[in-house]
Amino acid sequence: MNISTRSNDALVRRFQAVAEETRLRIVQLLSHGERCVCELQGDLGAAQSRLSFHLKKLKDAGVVSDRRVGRWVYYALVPESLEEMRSFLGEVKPETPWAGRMGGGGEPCC
Amino acid sequence: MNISTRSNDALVRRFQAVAEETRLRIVQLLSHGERCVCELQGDLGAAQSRLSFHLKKLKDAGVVSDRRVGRWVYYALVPESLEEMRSFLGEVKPETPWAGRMGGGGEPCC
DNA sequence: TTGACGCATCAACGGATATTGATATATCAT
DNA sequence: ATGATATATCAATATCCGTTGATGCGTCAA
Repeated sequence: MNISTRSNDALVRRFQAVAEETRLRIVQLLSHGERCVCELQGDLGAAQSRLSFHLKKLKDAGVVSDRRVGRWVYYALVPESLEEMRSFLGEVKPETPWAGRMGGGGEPCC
Repeated sequence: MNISTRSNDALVRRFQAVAEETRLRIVQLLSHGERCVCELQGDLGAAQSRLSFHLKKLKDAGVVSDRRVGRWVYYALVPESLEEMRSFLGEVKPETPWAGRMGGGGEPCC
């Protein structure tokens, strides 16, 4: 590996978290406000165990937070995390700067 | 599965594409303009075969496009795809609408 | 036409990830 | 204290994904 292998680990984990059908769905549902697991279960028609697995992934990645209320656990989005991903996709900052490619010419590159 | 299993397939594939260290890096590099594979090889210090594999993933997901020029193939970002992901993370639209949760009370949910 | 170069594809392997069913833990109601 | 409910965790399994080295294919230069 190279210099600038200063890994974007957290960011990658966040994208991974969202990069799955069930979890993407969960994010959509949570965008309306917090929900407890049993509600999500109903909305998604997913087995409890499966749902719990995916919620853990999302939580470990920092995409959602949880809060216990009696026997229920409510999950909610963590806006900062979504914003972080969003801003990556928007600005996409440099690692190693270089001069922009010269006008449409056919110069070799290697 | 449920109603509203109208799968977000394309979107999921795009997030998957970005959800890997090497590919995230590639996106960063391409954000400055198109690059050919051999240039990326230098920047990333990755084996040719490996790089080709990841570029294919990105391309199949619609995140990058390629264009051949002589013996070189130049890859570039597809801005619409990035924008699509971005807007998902921003607005996160409903699938199944429902009334917002009532003021912070402790009502059971199931 | 031959050889070098840039890139893609393939097969094999190992490691990660998702699904399921069973079990554990905590909280509440009786 | 007992049993029911909400959720988490675990073990087993199947599938997917990334890496590597080898090979194939198109393109250019001599």
